[in-house]
Amino acid sequence: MSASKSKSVPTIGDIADVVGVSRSTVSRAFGRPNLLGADTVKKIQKAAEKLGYFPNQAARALSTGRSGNLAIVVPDIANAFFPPLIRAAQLAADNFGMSLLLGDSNEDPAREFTLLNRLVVQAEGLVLVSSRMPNKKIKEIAGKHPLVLINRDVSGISRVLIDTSSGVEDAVAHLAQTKHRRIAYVGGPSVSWSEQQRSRAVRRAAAREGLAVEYIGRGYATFDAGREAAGAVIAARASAAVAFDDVVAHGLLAGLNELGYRVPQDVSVIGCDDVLGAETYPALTSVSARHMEAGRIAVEMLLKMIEDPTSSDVRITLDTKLVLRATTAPR
Amino acid sequence: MSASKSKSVPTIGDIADVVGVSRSTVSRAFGRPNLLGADTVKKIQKAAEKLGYFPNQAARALSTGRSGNLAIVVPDIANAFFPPLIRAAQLAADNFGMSLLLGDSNEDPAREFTLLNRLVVQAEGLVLVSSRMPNKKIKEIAGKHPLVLINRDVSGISRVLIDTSSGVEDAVAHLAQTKHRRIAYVGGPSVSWSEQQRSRAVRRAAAREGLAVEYIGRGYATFDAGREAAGAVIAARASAAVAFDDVVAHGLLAGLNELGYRVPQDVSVIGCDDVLGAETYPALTSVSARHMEAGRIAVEMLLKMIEDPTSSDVRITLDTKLVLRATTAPR
DNA sequence: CTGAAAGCGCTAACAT
DNA sequence: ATGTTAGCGCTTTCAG
Repeated sequence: MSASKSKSVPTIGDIADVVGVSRSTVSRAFGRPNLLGADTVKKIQKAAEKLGYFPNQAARALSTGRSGNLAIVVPDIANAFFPPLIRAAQLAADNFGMSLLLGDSNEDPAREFTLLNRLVVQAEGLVLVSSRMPNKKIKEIAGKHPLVLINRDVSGISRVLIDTSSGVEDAVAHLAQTKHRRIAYVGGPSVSWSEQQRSRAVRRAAAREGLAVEYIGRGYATFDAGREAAGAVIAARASAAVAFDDVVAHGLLAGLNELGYRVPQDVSVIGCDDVLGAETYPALTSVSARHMEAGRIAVEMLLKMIEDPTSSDVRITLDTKLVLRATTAPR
Repeated sequence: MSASKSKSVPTIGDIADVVGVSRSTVSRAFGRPNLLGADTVKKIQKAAEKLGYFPNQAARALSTGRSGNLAIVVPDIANAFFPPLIRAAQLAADNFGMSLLLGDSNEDPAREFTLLNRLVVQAEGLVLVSSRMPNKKIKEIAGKHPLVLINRDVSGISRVLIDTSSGVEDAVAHLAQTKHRRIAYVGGPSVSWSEQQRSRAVRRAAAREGLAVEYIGRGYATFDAGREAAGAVIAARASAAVAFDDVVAHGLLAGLNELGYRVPQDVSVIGCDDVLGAETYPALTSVSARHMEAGRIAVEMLLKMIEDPTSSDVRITLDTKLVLRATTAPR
């Protein structure tokens, strides 16, 4: 902590000496001021201010067993999906006077496990986002510490799930309503939970609406995957495409443009996750992902669990909706 | 003095009892195993494993004065500039067995100050990125705790600066070499350090290369600002534009397209910070910002400062270079 | 309303 | 190579 400058950091004892009270009184002045005489509290606060006192968290944590920290672990901070979520989590934690430890597992399950073990010793609870670990490991940790999952559905463990099905179905329905008859779905990595969720939703809604749908799987979710898929979309004679996520959709926009097709006049494009904001041209119609809410809710659930450990195994799903922008138009 | 119940978390005392050694021996088995007999260490490790022992960080921190944490505070996690930097910082910290506390100041100087004060009590040092606080406040904190600044130049305080000047000058020179004669600079918020750095670099390089340059300031750095600037770029009869950052450049791309101008055939566009990757169409030529290095270096500097507090006031600048992609072409 | 006393779990001289 | 002895700074009964 300090040691960078000169003397010793003031402690509760120093304040006690200055004010002429006991250390317990000083302690109470911060923790339970209402148990003290108003003037005593005032004097102590003044002295603390003057001495530049800051409570030593480690001491407090040791004594109370509460570190005042939460930890959040994500596969890749730089993936646009996570920062808003992390941000919301940080803000929520902050609202409760908690600090947030951040871990980046680098998409590596083993690293994720190590990281969690390192973080858990100084956190009161964990938020684990899009975990890459096997269920068994997750359960192992959840058995010992308060843990909330985001976008991972393990029964018996508290989790908040962003359900893109609803939004994707809306998207398909919207396409149907605007006279599209043949659409394409440009998928992502087939192993991914989201991909399964989304392709199923497309299938379901298309069947319901009587739309023909062509599945164009690139197997990976990148800008280039989207761009390369453009030809297949055209070949399928689809007048609209739903993409696995915004990045793929963005690539698709580029690919279509490249081939001389205009969006949305020639083909409509819908993304998913809504991570690009309106920062695409034309502004991308997308399925909102509610990451921010997920982050906030996870933290609040976690806090609840910490207070009352019986309240685990809650399953919250956040539905999503279509956000209409400029890449969709009636056929 | 032991009496370990099965209910509580195991401590070194429990291990000591089981193995039949003293608590210090157990402590050493983890901290300085080389001071111990190999077999003793082995036995202790086995017992620890069996009991499910994990060192209590708070106790260790209290005793050693080292929390094992670093803190990083940014204005807005969701701003694409920061995540790669945070990520690199996290990875670097992790390499040294340190954890990272993350704070988001929400672009608010007061909040930033509060946050820092909350975090500093459980961190051995701070990395402060693009601080919005006045120098005085920064110095106040830096006087008490190891602190490294990123993209903020306060003399007397260790800092790592991403110097976009060099890259921007390269950009202008490149434009000159490819026969452009009139260029536009679409600026960002005039109060920003980066904006001043970049507009000056443009001015300097343009003068040197004999280019005419039109300054188009929107005062804010958003996609829409770039988009709205397109008309002015055309009006200025510039054949190329350098934008304050990638987001503005991206908007400019959209605006130009909207007005019927093709990039790069009709006008070349160069961004700055290179946060969009190649995920723009056409792929954006930009000035690399080396965020990742900045994050990593800041953490390493900080760690050095913590070990040896005399080593403060280092000033490292990272130069940048032009990354040519598809939005630039000879006039 | 305030003080005294007893740790929280670990590390670190100082002995052996 | 290991044991002894003190705390680190704070909270928290328990008394008064």
